[in-house]
Amino acid sequence: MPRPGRNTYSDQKPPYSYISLTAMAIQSSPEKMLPLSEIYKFIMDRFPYYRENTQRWQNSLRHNLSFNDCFIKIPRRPDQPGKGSFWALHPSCGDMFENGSFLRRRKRFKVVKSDHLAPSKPADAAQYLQQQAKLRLSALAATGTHLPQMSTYNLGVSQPSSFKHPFAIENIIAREYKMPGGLAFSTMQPMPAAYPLPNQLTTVGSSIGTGWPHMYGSGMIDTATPISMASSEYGAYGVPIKPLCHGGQTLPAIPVPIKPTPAAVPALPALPAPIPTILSNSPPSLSPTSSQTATSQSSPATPSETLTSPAPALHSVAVH
DNA sequence: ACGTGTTTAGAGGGAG
DNA sequence: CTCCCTCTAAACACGT
Repeated sequence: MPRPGRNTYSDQKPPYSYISLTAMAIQSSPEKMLPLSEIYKFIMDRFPYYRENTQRWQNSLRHNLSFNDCFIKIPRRPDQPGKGSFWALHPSCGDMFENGSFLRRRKRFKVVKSDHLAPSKPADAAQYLQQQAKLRLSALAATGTHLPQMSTYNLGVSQPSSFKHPFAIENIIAREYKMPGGLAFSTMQPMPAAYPLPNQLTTVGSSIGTGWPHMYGSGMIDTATPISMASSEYGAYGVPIKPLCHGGQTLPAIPVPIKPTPAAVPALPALPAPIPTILSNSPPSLSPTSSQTATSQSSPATPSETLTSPAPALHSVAVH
């Protein structure tokens, strides 16, 4: 494949799949859920390539949203007019990508339906997210403040030593939230020349990450992603403080399970058990963005503790 | 009408 | 070579 000059990279197709791009968009939002239009916006804002042929890729993207179990649909609240639902990542989807890389999934994410204990069904996951959002809101209402800031997230336990793939969503997104110290990964492996490490861009490239070939720099983060997120969700080394698919919701909607899962027809009175924050790797204890870190961080002494603490592993598994 | 969401089908490529 | 994943196209239904 011919390598165009540096200047033309921005027009190149990013090396991410639509699933990755969608996951990035969702993950970038404070609520961890976005309407379709915002997902479009996110992608177009950051990847100039996708400002063209919108019909084509948007169709594909919608296909992915519907087809893949890793995305769950969360309806809007009645008081939140607008088209379409919110889309979120399934709480167990963090294991999809090899080594955290968003280049290609290791396996297709598939919800196991036989498990009756864990909220593996998309509907259950949606309800879980709903509860998270509710709790988040009540916590915010109680404190009267915004999301907990850096200090409460206990950076010390965020295990900066664990390797995050250069294409991991954390790195990709974190590019937009410059770390005060401009720290780079000490354990980072060399990047392919064509796609420099986002963190290098924030440090070496300094200005708005224009060195990121296919991506546009910061300042483009839309209204769905307030700057406060920079300090609240990404710690030193660009390691996200919050895990994928979890926490930080500010209640965009009161989600109700709606994914047409046959088994989901009988309404759930309540989640049998909270969904743990296992999102980065299968063994929670080995997770780079460890669940322990995440749980304590995302809900410091708030009602959500009751949801995030003791929890059996979600038995949704990437199968095929 | 348009945006959104679902579903089916097929081509292409990478990994094992 | 086969399996799996991804991408693309298309048709259709539904809601605003």
